[in-house]
Amino acid sequence: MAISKRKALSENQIQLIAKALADPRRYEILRRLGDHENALACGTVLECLEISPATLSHHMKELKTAGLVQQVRKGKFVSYLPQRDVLEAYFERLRKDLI
Amino acid sequence: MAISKRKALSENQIQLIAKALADPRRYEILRRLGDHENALACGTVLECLEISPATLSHHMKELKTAGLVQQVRKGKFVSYLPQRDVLEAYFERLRKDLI
DNA sequence: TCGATATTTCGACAACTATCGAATTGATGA
DNA sequence: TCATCAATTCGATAGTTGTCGAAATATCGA
Repeated sequence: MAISKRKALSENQIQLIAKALADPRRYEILRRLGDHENALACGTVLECLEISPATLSHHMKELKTAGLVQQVRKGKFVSYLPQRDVLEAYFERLRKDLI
Repeated sequence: MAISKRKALSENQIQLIAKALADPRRYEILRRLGDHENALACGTVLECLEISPATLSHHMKELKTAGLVQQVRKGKFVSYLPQRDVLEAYFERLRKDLI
């Protein structure tokens, strides 16, 4: 089949994604992740945004819970990988619901 | 030209839309508006959702501020018209930023 | 103009959330 | 094992927001 098959998002995940996108800081983080094909290191994000490590950790947790990023650990360091297919599924759902 | 021309959304409006979509009640309202080609009456929405008139008014104001609906007054009654082009512009922007 | 109905605004309150410093956990290299 | 650095969790706080009842505003028909 030509059409990509994505797993449908639950009502709950739709809400989690919407909330995740609604915070400017998280949006900015996602935007930066989107720029990079590879995973982006936690420390790198921290350099760009002027927030404390605790706050970043909080936001990344929200993004993980929403399924928008995946976490990769390499020794001491943590990186994040954007989950583009989840975003695509979200867009698709929004279009179906609202347009 | 075949391609629709949409006015670009400001940073601020992007945030307003994201916030507007993040509330389950507002999402539900938008979903119902999306179902109807014509404008949907305030009272009709009120019958569907179990919220007070004051709360509905609050949410509709948020949706208006975000540019997602337009308000039409017919005498005593108020109806709302979904602004599908704004939603489209929003999707387009998200895709450009995040994918 | 007046009374009735629809919607909005106001004021208050509870729930939620972004933020940070401090304490904690995880992982490495010496 | 221990010192060190990265990241997370905890606890507290300030700001935001969803909610409603009551008061105010808007519009119509009599």
